[in-house]
Amino acid sequence: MGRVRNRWGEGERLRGEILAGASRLLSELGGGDGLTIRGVARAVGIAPASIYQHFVDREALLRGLSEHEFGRLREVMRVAEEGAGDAVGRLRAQVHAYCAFAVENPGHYRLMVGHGAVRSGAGSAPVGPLMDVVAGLRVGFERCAEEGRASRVPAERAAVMLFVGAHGRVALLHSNPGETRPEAVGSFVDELVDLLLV
Amino acid sequence: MGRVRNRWGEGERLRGEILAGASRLLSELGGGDGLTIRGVARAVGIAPASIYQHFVDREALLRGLSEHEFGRLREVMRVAEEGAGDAVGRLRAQVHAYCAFAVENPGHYRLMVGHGAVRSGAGSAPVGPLMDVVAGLRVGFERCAEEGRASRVPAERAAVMLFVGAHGRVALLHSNPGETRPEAVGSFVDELVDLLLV
DNA sequence: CAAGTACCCGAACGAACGTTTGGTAACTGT
DNA sequence: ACAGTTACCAAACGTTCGTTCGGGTACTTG
Repeated sequence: MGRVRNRWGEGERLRGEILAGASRLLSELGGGDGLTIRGVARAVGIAPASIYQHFVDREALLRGLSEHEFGRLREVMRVAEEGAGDAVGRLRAQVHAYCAFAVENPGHYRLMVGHGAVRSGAGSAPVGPLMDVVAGLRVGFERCAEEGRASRVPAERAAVMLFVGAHGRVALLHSNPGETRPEAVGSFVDELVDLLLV
Repeated sequence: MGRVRNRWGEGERLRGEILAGASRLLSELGGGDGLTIRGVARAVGIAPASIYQHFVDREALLRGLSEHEFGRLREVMRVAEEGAGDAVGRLRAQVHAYCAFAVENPGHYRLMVGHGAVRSGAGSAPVGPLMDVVAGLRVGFERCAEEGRASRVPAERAAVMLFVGAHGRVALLHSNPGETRPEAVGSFVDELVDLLLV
């Protein structure tokens, strides 16, 4: 092993390398199911046992990885939205960024949606990272309404429909690679936005 | 084992029992990933080796099971459609039957959509069992148009949108059980139909 | 320089898996 | 009765997995 050992306060650095290695593996594998402790250890170049210094078990690694990637997704969507012009453009930018992330990172996406992305919150209302995405879309629809382009259904429902549509389209592409060109996802969500806005 | 051996011409009977056992297992497991040769053998009450008389390997078993279940889905959708009245009712009945099947059979559904349900056909047009479902929905929209309730987008696109929406909603319910009540799927697709029809 | 400690690993355990091999028992046609 | 065929299985092989245990190595501190 050409690996250099971390210094005293830098034990946390291996944690980052483990997450990065797992992330790399996730790009090659289809999803979290194929992600093994031993595989991650091989990818990072460490012993399987070393992973247990930073994650108590496989589930904890998957949870940590999911949270890590949700951070990336939020950032990508935020940047995309800021770069757009009017309200409709910002809404489109949000959902396009979401789809692009999902299309380019099938393994990450599958892990994220399948791993506690939506929990049952207070009053049985769903909460979680994915619901934050829906909330962002709802704000987008509300801004559109203020600029004169109302949605055919209440903003909340429009946001859910757009999100569910995007998720469904992406999921179909992932489970049937080669079914269509990835760009078809973008035009699908564009159609959906057109349908939702009056 | 109290298992009685099949008679001469009845070797094919075990094939059916294997598929039935695998189907039962699929209801308990989340999807095809957890379906093992040994597990199926245990469920049916036979030796693992006996499965290889009817399926050359694990992949073949999964393929056979997927085809078997697509037959069931088609039948359920056909019956539901026949029992409905006007064109809109028949369209709704189709998609409701689809969702009900998916909600009640999470394991089967995941296996079906993830296992060659859409293949690249001639001219890069997607074909496969799932596309048959879309075709059925398109006919439904066309019938609605003939009865005076046209869709806001061409029937082909409306069918795709409805299908993708239903798939997305079901997939979300499956990856996050307890997120909402299963009945929410039905009302979601109803909303979607209302949005699509003028 | 000695003690302490943060960091990491080699080796092993037990369990599960897909698949192959070499059968045995039951039944049928002659 | 006997050969041939069908239907099924016990046992094993080799692999991979998650996880644990008992250290060892190199750095910091006193």
